[in-house]
Amino acid sequence: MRKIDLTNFQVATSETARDINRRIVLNLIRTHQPISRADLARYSGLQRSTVSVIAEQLINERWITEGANGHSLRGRRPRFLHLNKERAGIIGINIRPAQTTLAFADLDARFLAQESFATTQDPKHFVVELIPRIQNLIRARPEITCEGIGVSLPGRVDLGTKRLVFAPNLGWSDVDLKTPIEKATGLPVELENAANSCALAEIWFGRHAEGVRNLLAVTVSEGIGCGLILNHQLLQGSTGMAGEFGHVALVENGLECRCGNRGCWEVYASNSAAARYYTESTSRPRKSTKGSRRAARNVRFEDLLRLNQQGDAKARQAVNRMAQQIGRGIALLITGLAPDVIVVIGEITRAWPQVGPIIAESVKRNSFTRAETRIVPSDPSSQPRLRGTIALVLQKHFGAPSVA
Amino acid sequence: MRKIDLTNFQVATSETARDINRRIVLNLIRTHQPISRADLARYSGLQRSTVSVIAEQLINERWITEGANGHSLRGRRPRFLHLNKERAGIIGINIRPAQTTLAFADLDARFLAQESFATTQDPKHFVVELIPRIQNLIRARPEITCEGIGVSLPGRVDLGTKRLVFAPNLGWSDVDLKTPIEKATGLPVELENAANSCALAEIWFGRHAEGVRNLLAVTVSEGIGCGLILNHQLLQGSTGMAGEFGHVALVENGLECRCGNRGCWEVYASNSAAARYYTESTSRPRKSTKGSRRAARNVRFEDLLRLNQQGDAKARQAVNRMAQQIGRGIALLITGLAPDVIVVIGEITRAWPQVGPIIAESVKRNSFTRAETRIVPSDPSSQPRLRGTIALVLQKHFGAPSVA
DNA sequence: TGATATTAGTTCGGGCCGCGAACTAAATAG
DNA sequence: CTATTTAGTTCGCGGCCCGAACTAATATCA
Repeated sequence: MRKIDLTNFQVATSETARDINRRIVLNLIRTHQPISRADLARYSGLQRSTVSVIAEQLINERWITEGANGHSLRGRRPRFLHLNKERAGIIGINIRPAQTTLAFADLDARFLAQESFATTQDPKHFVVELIPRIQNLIRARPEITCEGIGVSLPGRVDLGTKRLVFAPNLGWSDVDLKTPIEKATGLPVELENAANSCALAEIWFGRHAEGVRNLLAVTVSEGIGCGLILNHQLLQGSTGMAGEFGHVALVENGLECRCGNRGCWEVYASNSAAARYYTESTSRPRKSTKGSRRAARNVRFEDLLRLNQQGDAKARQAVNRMAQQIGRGIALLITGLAPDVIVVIGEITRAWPQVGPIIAESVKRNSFTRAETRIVPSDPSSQPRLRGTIALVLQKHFGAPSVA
Repeated sequence: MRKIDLTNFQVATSETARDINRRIVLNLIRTHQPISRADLARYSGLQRSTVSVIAEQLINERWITEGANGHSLRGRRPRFLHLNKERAGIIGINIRPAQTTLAFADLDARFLAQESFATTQDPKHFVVELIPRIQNLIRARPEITCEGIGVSLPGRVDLGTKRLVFAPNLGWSDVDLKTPIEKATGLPVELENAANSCALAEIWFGRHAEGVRNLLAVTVSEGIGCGLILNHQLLQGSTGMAGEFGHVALVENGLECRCGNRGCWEVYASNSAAARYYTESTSRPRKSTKGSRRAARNVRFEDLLRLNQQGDAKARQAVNRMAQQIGRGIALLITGLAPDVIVVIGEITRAWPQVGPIIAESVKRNSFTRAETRIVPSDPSSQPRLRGTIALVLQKHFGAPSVA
């Protein structure tokens, strides 16, 4: 049960009931389509008459369409309702240090067009390069009107100002991306941290059991990020900083992390960590950690994974060690938050048959809990970072109404 | 923004708007009393006419009372509305390994009567002893009708069956407390973990800034518990297991914990840990940790705190070491969850002028975050464990309506 | 002292909404 | 061809909020 926030609440008007029921019906259609009005009434508990009125409204507003007739053993045939996935287009932008991807998606979060370009160093140049690409993408699909733009970032966005506070991997700090893009396109722009985007993608479009209430997205790349969906809702935390479990200290007085502290999870479980393990085990069997850390950059994680696949013992060992450390952090998350699902995202998932069991074993050994948390790899082809940006915009229409 | 849970939602009826606005008004009265209808309209944004109707309804149902007239510089004087704190009584029960406290509280969570007794070993005997005490408490206040019973437990409650799954410190497992108490009293019983109760007590009755969205309650006693209020809502987690951060491993291959794992936070930061630190430093300056751990039981934390107060250097050192370790865990919580407030609960808060700065320093050294989390001690006189049980029952009337 | 201004609170008609009974539409079984 | 069954619509009712108009009570000021 939630407590009412008396500093930020919404009273109910005579239209509130409709808003609530409309959203419920719209969501039922999205997830159960094609579906008849009669079934909507059965699923929702609303009267058939009410469902009819709501459906009529949704048809008029082009959110849904009436399709073919269904079949029934007896009686009049139902008329199927479908989500009109062309009702609105959404631009998704995934900014990563090396390259930026932008895509035009429909309401099913299917990408109708997609392109990438190298992320430029300077944020101002970046925006100048980005904007015409957005405009082209919109112009290329004149039949679908674009509703909004979602942006996924490797950094943190201030909850109040919506400015990018810092993004170490990009080398940007205190950048306003929202205003220039909104000005140039006239569309609302939503910004979100990459791990949070992934979490949203998984809860909105992922293939999980129904009724998943708590889901964590753990992104493993150069660092480790964590998007937390708790009680069906993204946790942003004070000033938007929630989810930095990658910088939780797992080793007392451990190796130094780029965040300034020591022994952070991501120092031991990220792609860079595996590269370091590998370099340590090959080039200099017994040297100071300082030296080997400097050498770590020489091996790309891509190559390490390939070597691992090819049966290279030392590569395999490095990957396994990384998996074992991923498990330690996941054990912490399970112990503390007891989620229903943890989705692991990143290149490492390509070796899931190998690393999955190691992670599971490490979790089992390091956690105390009776929670039944499933740990699953994300489907990399689903492009969670990018797809999450679609969810970001979609939420406005399909999310729970803000009430009380 | 929340996602609608299609496995468990509530459609809106014509009465939903009233339910929502009623709860808003009731909460405004609770927190701003005495308050006039006109001010309620101003604060809520509802029309004066609507507020009047709702107020009339609340008066008829005895939730509020009309009191004296207020003053205004010009114009007709407002008629003040007050929460009728005698509208309903609530029984709160705080079960701890040594003793159980039960109290009769009004809607302001003020305890009108309170008593304690030794917690018996056998849960069945315990219930037999408890029930007549509850009945006496109810009978002693015939003018206030009791609405429900809240119970705080040092253990975990299954979300579905509401049975106590396990409580290591009590030595109980798989106990049904709810059914026998409900049968004997005819009142609804709500069970909750002790740390969760504390978190509820703080968010409902604590003196924190308005609009606190994320609050963590960290209970430090023989073990460490953690109650999480995130997005204004208690996180229970899958099977009710969320919040076991006390059993997160802070030390790799550390000391064994009663949970079966090694290096758990509570092994280093609980009252028992401080006792161990003290025994280690006095009786056997250089012995195996195994031996000293066995000796730890000889010092009670109460005595340690007294010695510390009296200036005993070794006691002081033990307490400081405990504080430093508390800080490590809190740093983890801040890094990962970025709450607005962390409330520390337990005997240790009696030495807050001493330990507060140590905890703050340890947090600063161990965390990477830009969140601005305040770390405050709970007021022990507020009896958070017990008061949380009141919140547990209160929530039904004052919590946000379940909608969509 | 009485008119005026100001604030509090009430009354009432209008519009939105969901409910549910009655009705129409369309299909199958026999 | 009729009875039965299921889908979907129509319509009156009651609950609710809004907002304009109204009453109540008080202070200011001529």
